[in-house]
Amino acid sequence: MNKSDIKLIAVLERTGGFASAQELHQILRREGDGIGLTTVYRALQSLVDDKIVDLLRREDGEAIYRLCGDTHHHHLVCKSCGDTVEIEGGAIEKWAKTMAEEHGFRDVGHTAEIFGICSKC
Amino acid sequence: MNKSDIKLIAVLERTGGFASAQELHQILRREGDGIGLTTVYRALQSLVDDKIVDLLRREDGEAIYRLCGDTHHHHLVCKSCGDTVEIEGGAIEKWAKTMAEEHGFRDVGHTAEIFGICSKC
DNA sequence: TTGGAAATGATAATCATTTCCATTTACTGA
DNA sequence: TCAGTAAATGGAAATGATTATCATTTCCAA
Repeated sequence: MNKSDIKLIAVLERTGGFASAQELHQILRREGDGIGLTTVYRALQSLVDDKIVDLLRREDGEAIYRLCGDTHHHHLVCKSCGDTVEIEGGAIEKWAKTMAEEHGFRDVGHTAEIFGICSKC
Repeated sequence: MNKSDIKLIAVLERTGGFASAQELHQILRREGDGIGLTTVYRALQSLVDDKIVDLLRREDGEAIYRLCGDTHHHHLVCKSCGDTVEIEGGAIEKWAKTMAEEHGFRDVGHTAEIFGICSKC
């Protein structure tokens, strides 16, 4: 955890929602921070590794980042406005575990996302 | 629906309906078809528009395509050797549907992958 | 202070995807 | 059948996000 990591966490907290690496870089630049794009990518990568931020994908495949609490959860994402709801996935945890055992896999993790159109859109 | 569209459907059927545009292009080329990359992208785009194929995303953001109407399934992927097992996800379907309804989302889809180390590795 | 490791950022490279445009192919009506 | 037109095609260049490279700077312990 170094200075850049902290700057990015601060911006993510301030903006609340999602942002891409490019956007985060622009925001910092606009605020007078001379941080380089490379450093932004590196910091985000390390924050993802440390499970401090979540990495999702926009519909066009661009990576977007978001601070997340430490409880394991999944996302319900609106395809139209990008609005996101964190949801519990107890059923998924069990399913993943069962399936993995059934096929002799160990050391398992999983990803699961639901996407649709939210009530506002 | 033109010739290219049909070629791509054929390849997707043959490969089990899960490949990126680049892979599909390579497969066709390898088989002696001189189809251009541009045409592959165009055909896939039109198949997606016509809801004949689904567009998903790999973890790195690359677009992957699969035939709709295939029985919907998920993947259990070995992180070490890349081996993949197709699995049923009845529990997931229900979970996704329930969660979406609960939050007023409509027109929902979902992705779910399990990854771990297989018994051989 | 100083030597080395970690961090930084500009630049160039990479890779999927799109755009452009000239050429070919398919299709129409006479 | 045939000219004329629209659609399809594919190579090359453009685009845009992300990653690799590498020289320089900052940190920090001895």
